[in-house]
Amino acid sequence: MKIGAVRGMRDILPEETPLWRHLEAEIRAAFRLYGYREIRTPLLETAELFSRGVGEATDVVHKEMYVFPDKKGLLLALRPEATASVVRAYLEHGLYAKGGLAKLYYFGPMFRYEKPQKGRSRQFHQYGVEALGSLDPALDAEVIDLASYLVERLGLPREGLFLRINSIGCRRDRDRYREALRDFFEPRQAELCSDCRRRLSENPMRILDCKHPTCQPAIQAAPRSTDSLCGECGAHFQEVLAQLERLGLPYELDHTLVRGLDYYTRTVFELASKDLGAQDALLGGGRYDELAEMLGGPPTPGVGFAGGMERLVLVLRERLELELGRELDVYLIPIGEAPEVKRTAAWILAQLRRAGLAADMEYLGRSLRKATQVAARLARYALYLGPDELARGEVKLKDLGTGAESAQAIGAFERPEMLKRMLARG
RNA sequence: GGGAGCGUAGCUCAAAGGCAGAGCACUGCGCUGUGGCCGCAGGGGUUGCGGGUUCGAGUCCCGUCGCUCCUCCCA
Repeated sequence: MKIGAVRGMRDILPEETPLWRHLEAEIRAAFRLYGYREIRTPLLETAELFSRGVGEATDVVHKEMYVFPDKKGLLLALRPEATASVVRAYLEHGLYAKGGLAKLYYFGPMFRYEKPQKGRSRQFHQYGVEALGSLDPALDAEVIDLASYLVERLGLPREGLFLRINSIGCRRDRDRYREALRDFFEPRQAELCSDCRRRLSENPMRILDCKHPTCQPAIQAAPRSTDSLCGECGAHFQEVLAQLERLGLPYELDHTLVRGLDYYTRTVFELASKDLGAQDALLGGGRYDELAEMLGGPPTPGVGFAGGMERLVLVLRERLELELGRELDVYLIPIGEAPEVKRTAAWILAQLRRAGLAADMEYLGRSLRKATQVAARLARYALYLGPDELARGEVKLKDLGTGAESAQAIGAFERPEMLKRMLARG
């Protein structure tokens, strides 16, 4: 093979697209039930949107983002995530001026320049929701309930799933918390790995994310973000948790959950699966009450989540052996090379399709036996047309389920309703 | 960014320095114009790519590209 796909970019082959379509349909249906409407934003944005929104210092932006200048030298980026884009669109089109809550969902490819591995490629696909315009903790709970309903609806077994949740507070809380972490880890630098010693000055909250065993004792003993919450943020978090309990959604408080995007405030959560490898997060999200301002808009609170399609496919592929069914109604097999036969066959095909029947024809000149085998795999009916049939003005219709054959007048193909009745009878 | 393993037919994999193979899939035939079972036959390959060692390299060495997994980070 001369030219292959770009590293980290995968083809989704016809074998797998039915599963993708199924998942997308279920996800859309769930989003609709919760009152979300679809938004589609460009794959390409100015790089600044993400460096300001997601954060210049985050891995996603400064290490993993595809950035390049366009022909005028403007720095563009392939979106590494969608929340910043959605908020940008919300501000740009003045959706806040329309009043009320904007509940939006999206679907589509995202790009991050990383080492591809299980459950992670450079182009990957996310689905997600964003609820913009309300501070109500009930909305945090609703978004989490939606995530939970979604995985239920998709048939993921509850045992393999766990919901982690935490609150990192508002900006002032986070500033205070960062100081508390610095004060705590500063004298314990010797207990930290080299990465974490660097994080100590750059972004001490990321130390909590570290999986390095040597860091664990210090991390366990570290102050918790929930202890730095102001009164409002503390009350908000308590109400979110109370709502989750009322909804019957089990969760585990994870004080080390801080997430890698700068825009998060207050509630952060993750739904993870034990069936995935190192990349176990199925979906993740939280609140981002300051993002709109960071992008130059009016203060607009928001909460949402994003999930990875590839990871859903990984977890569901075996479990969801879809009854694909045969995708064709009719497979037409012309017999011999006579031009008049082939022309009539082509005409019949066209009529079938216009009558709304999925139909295809044997184009490879395979033996009748082989062609019939292929027909049986693809279609419910086989249609045979050879010189004999043509001379009689007929075709042979074979029900590939029962094996029953009957002769049908070619003229019948001029009337779609006749066709449908013919095939419905079987 | 760091680490480990692997690249041979469309797919899954053999060949432990000496003739590139099997199963599945594909095509034809047994069954002259009709599927599911069975049998027979056939087509398929620059062994990822480039260099090196050797009488001889799929096999050993170096490089490169790619894949997989871990770490990291995240969806």
